Amino acid sequence: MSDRPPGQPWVLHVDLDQFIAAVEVLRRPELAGLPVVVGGRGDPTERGVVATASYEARAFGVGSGMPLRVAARKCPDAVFLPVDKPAYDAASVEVMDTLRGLSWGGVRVVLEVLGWDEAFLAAGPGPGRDELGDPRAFAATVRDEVLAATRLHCSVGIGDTKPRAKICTDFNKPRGVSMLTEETWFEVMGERPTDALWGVGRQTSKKLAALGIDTVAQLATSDVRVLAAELGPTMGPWYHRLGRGADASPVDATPWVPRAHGREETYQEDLDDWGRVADEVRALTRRVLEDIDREGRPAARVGIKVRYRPFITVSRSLTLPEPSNDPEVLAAAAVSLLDRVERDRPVRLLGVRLEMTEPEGGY
DNA sequence: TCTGGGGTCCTAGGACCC
DNA sequence: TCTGGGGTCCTAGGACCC
Repeated sequence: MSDRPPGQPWVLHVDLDQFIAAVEVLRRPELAGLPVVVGGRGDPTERGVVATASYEARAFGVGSGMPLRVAARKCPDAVFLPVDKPAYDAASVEVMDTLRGLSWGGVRVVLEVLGWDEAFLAAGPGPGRDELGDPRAFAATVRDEVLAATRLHCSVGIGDTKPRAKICTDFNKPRGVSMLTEETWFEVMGERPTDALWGVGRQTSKKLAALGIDTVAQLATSDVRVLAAELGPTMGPWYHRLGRGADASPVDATPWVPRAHGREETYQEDLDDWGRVADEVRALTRRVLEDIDREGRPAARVGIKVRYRPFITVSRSLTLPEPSNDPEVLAAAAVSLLDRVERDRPVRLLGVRLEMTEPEGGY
């Protein structure tokens, strides 16, 4: 298998700098230069976590995923704001439209959106390395165009594969351009811990360490059969390739088709009334149904998630006898799953998930 | 630290069938 | 009776990402 995407000499990874906080500062210029923390409902005494912190807040040790209460302790003077999804959706569309409109080597770029604030970008089919010139020059153009169109700053990673481009974006944040290729991979990444890789988290790095694999270079030179046996037939070989930064998958502009939608809620106070729990599950189901109705496909499977105090999470799911978008059928199915969980502890979170039928023609 | 909410994909075991 | 061998579907849970 090839190490690089065929026909795409360069892969760029574009990542907006502190995106959510930046969007908030744009519409509230008086917040510029202040520590800003966006998360939950914006009340740091509530249950919730930090979605994004501005660089000023990060200087106090506040980071994504941190409980809001902890963030408030570390940075009591920060401005706390609620998450405003529609605002970020709109800003994201502006950014992605700007990127999609760019040309490189005389042809329109290919854009693969990864989330609100990230995308891979490659030259469209045709031009080779020579026609594309120095990718750093194009990366600077990307940065300038995004700033001009949206007033948002971004960083760009340049690689010859997606993982290489993705990893190096962080090397020069904010407002930076970095490059990482097959030639420089081991020099830059070889001695780093395995969890520096995109796709290797804490659990996997722990499993790898138990196999005597601590660094990226050790992962790259490990025995792929051992990885397959210990980590699975698909994941094992994939981690092995990741150790080299290899990935032949091309940047792909095919629009994303969602497989499922879900809604979940952490309650400010734990629930111990199971009549109330059933009511909440019904309400969540109605909200998810609105989401999948927008997709125009019925639900084929229904799942619930229950998180008990202190933090024990279970899930239950079932396949419907036939796909449905009937609110009564789906609510009854979701509530029926509650019969399969213990009722002996208070509940801090409930979630409902609807998996849709495959679209005609597949994904 | 006392741990959100939205997702995706993989794995493993059991059921069931031929 | 020390005991097939696949294949596929269903389910629960794990891991990861933004």
